[in-house]
Amino acid sequence: MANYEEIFKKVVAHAKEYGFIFQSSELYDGLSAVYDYGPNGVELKNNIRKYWWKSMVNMNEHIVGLDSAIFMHPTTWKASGHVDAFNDPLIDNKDSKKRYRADVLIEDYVTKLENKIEKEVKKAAKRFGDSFDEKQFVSTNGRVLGYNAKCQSIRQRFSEAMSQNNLADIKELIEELAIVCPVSGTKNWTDVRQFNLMFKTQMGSTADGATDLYLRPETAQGVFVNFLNVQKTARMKIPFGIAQTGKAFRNEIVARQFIFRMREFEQMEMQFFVRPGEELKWYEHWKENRMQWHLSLGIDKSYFRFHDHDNLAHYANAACDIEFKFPFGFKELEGIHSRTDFDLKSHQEHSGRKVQYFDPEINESYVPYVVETSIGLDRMFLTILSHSYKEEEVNGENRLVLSIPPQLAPVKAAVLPLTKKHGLPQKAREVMSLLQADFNCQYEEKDSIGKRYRRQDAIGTPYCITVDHQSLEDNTVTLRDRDTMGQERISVNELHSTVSKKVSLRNYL
RNA sequence: GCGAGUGUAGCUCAGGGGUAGAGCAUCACCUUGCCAAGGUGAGGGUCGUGGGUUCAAAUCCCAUCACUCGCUCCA
Repeated sequence: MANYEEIFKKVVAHAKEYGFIFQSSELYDGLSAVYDYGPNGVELKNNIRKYWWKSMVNMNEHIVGLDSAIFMHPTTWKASGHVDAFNDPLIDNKDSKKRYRADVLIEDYVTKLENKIEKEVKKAAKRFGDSFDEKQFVSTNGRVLGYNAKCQSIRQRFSEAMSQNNLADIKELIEELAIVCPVSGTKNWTDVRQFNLMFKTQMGSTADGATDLYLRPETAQGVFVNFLNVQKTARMKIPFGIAQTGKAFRNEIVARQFIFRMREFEQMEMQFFVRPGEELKWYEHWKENRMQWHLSLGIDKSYFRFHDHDNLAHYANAACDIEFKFPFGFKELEGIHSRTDFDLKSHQEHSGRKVQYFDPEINESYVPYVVETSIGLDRMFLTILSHSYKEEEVNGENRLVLSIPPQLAPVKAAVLPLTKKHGLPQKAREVMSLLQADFNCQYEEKDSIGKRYRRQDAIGTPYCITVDHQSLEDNTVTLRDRDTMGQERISVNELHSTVSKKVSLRNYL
């Protein structure tokens, strides 16, 4: 196959052409980095979610589910660190096209000044030897005094500007200090802009009575604030987990690569609560467990790898990604984080209520530690879609097939009368009615049989069931396999159980 | 967000100041009947959007939106 970029483009085009994914609001020229799922897309997406949920919740008696609201009390996001940690003032250099955090540029500048002070002090210390008194020197030396005062005034001005949200003054400061871009060496700066990754909205219809709310940037916090509710009502004992799927929203500066990075996306997260000190054991357990889940979908393990985080986020003491080899390279698909007791403890502090678990085994109350698994449903969708897209040559013709794992395929079986005549459609409808309550089926009688097979291949339908003249005589049909294109003739009576063997989720759990 | 490129029918594209074309796809009918593209006919576009220049703009200019690539950010 050609280069990966070409293939990715084809996958994107294919997704639209066959009703998997449309750009949001396309009628109005589209909305950046927001996408809609079409008829086949929603089936596939639902199937992936269901597969995750069943294997995570239903097959695991120590994990229960939750569906918390997108809106949460604003303090939630103070407690989680989202409000403070993601409010960086950014500035671009127009020549190098590099982007910097304005606070970092200024801090670097101040640090340089401080280095100068240190140098002066060291030099003086060498010169005066034992008689050198640093305090005395610093308070009397004009140069050092000047540097010191400057550092202080810069810092003060910066923090004042930040607290007043005065971005123009921060730019002015950068210009006054004549800070240059480390790459281009120029002072050709854009304005300073604030990027907050959370979407803001208001609750309450009158302007003065409205409360500012955020759309949740992750589903996890809904689990944390419900920890005690769930633990008590479901009578869970540590270690146990709470799983949740749902939409999350991030105001990405640049969101691209199709559905890989969207502003509105869906997460499938599980928070596992453990005894303090046991978190790393469980972290390893879930690393392994999640990788196995991915491999259970039949994708070769060379497409996956772990990526351990070196720079840990503010809440974690161990973290890694499971990366998948997308057409545009290895990229994060799922994260496994040991979040310590950061979240529960923080909610305990901000709410003023105890968020603790009494462990009867050790007769102790404690704030549990958390190991989180967090996967993007849309990314999983893209994993399946891009990996299953295949161009094959059959009898000198191109065949486009989506080899989607059968249990995830949007359409499980297509029922096709060989011709539109001689009562074949009637018989086909009969066959259809035997299956459609349990499997998503399609009925098609238009176009030649070969063309219909190819159409089903293109949306990844595992089975095509063809009703021909013999069907009327002996109640048999042919069952065509998507991957081998081989056919076998089977009795209509066996159809349901045969199809079920291959496409039912239960056979893969 | 910055820079470059792109935007004409569902898709792939041609046209290049005088008021829109092809192939494929779609729909109807006929024909064939187990691995796509046989026949006949039909529908579908104010050429991304808004403004300007002009007697006249899809075509030239400006703005804007979206997409692609590079940079940047990413819990």
